Amino acid sequence: MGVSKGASTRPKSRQPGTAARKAPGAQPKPKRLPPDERERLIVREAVAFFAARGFEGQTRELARRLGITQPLLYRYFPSKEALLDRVYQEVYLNRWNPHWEDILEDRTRPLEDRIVEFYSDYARAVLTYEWIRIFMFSGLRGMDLNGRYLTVVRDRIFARVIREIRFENALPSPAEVPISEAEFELVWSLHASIFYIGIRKWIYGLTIPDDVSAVVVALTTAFIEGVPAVVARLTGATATPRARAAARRRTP
Amino acid sequence: MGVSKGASTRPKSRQPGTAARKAPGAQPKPKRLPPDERERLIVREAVAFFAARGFEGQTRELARRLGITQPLLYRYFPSKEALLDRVYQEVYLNRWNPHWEDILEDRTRPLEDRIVEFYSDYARAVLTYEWIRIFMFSGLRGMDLNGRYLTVVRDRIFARVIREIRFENALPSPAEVPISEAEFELVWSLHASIFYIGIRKWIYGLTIPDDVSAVVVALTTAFIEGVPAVVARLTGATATPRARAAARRRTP
DNA sequence: CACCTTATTTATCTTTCGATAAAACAACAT
DNA sequence: ATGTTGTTTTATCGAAAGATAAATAAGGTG
Repeated sequence: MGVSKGASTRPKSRQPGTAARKAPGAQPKPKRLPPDERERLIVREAVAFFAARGFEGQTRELARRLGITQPLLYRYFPSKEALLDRVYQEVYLNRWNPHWEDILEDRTRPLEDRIVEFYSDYARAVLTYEWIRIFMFSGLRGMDLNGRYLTVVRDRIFARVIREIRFENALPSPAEVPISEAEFELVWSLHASIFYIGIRKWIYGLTIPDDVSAVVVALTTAFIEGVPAVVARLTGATATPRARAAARRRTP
Repeated sequence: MGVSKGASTRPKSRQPGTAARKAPGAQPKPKRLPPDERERLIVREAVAFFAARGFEGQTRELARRLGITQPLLYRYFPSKEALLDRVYQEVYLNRWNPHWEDILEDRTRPLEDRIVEFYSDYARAVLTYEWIRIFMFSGLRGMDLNGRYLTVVRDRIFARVIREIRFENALPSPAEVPISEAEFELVWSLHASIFYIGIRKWIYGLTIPDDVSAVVVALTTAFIEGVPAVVARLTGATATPRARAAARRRTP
C-alpha cells in the first residue's frame, strides 16, 4: 500500500554544502547535536508545546516544532509519558526558590514588606504561560502533583505567613495554639487573588493590569490591615492596633 | 481480516421476553426511547463525562457509560464538536440566575447582606465538579466562551457591586466618575478567593472547609470592611466611617 | 583517508478514534 | 397478524497517533 508515494514527493537528500535554506519560519536546521544539548532543546520545547496544546498534544507536532523527526523523540525518552514526567519536573521543581522561606521570616523587616517581596517574586516566577497552564492541565488530569506541590506551599509559605502575623500581633505562637483551618483559609484568599490573575491572563485570555506588582502590593496591604483582627478572634486573644504597634517596635 | 471473529464471541440476539439481565453495575437496559428523552440522557451524561475526562474524552467511552452504542450518538448530534457545543450551552447558559442582579441592587437591604446572599448562591451554582472543570477545560482549549461569560459577570455583577459600594459610601456614581480598573480589580480579588475554593476541590482534589458559606461570609465581610477606604481613594473622594453610616441610614 | 560510533531519518506496525452505511428490531396503526 | 416508521445495533472505513526496526549519515579518531 502506497509505499514509495510519499517519499518521492520531497527531495530525499540535500547536496553536501547546500545550506538547506528552508521556508521562513521553519527551524534552522536539524543539525547533529551532542545528546545532552539535544535533550535540553527537546525538554524546553516540550514545556512550551504541552503548555499550549495540553498533554494530548501530538508527538509529531512537537517534533515538527523542534525541526526533527518524531521517532527521534523516542531515542531520548522511552515514551510520551516519560517526556511528560520530565516536563512536570522542569516546571515544578526547578522554579521553586528556597530563599522565599528566608524572606518571610526575616524579622528585621516589616512583615508587610516581606510578604510583598515574596508574592511579587512568586508572581514573577509562577504567573507565566507555561507554569499556570501546565499546573492546570496536570490538575485536570488527576495527577497528585498539584496536591503535593500545594502541601509544600501550605507548610513552607502559608504556615510561615501565619506564624509571622501572630508574632507581629503579639499572639500565641503556632506551638502554643495550633494554626486553625480558618487561618489557613485567610492566606488561601490572598494566594487565590494573586494566582487568579495568572488564570485570567493565561487561561481565559483576558487583559490584566499592566502593573501586576502594584496589585500585589495593594492586595497584600489590604490583607495585612484586615487580617489581624480575624486572627485574633480565631486564636481567642485580642490584638489591638496598640498591641500591633508594640510588637512592631519590639522587633529589632 | 477477522470479520466474523468478534461477532461469534457474544450472543447476537436475545430471546424475546428474556429480561436481558446484565452484569451488576452495567446500565439498566438500552431501551428504545422517545428522541427527546434519549437526547436529554445523552446531554446529561456528556456533561458529566467531559467534565471528568476533558474534551478529548472518547465517544466510545461516553456511549458505554450511557449503555448505548457509539454510532447512536451520531443520530442525535452530527459530530462530537456539536455535542460539545451543547454541553457548553447546558453549563453556561442554563445556570445563570438573572435574579442575582436584582439581589445586588435591592437597596432596602444592607449591602453586605446582598453580596453575601449573591455569592453564597453563586457558589452553590458554580462551585460544582461539572461547572468548574468544564470552565477550565474550555478556557485551556482557547475558546472565547470564558471571555464572553466573564464579560457578562463584569458588566452585570462587578459593576453593580462597585456601584452599590459607592452609593453606600456616598461616593460619586459610575455615571459621574467612571469605574476604574483598580476598582474592578478589588472585586476580582473577592471573586477569585471564592472561585478558587472550587478549583482547590474539583481540580486539585484538595479538601476544603466543610462550610463554604461561612467562608463566603467571612470573605465578604472583610471585603466590605476593607474596600471603601480604597474605593474612596480611587474616586478622589473621602469616605469616613461617618459618611458610610450616614449613607446607610439614608437607605430606606 | 578510512573507519567506527551514534545521532538522525525512513519506513512501517498497531491501535485508537471519529464517522458512515446498512441491517436489525421495537412500537404502533391498520 | 402484518406492514410501516423510526430507534438502535452491527460492521466497517480512513485518518490519526504512539511506538519500533532498520537504514543513513555526521563527526570524531587512528
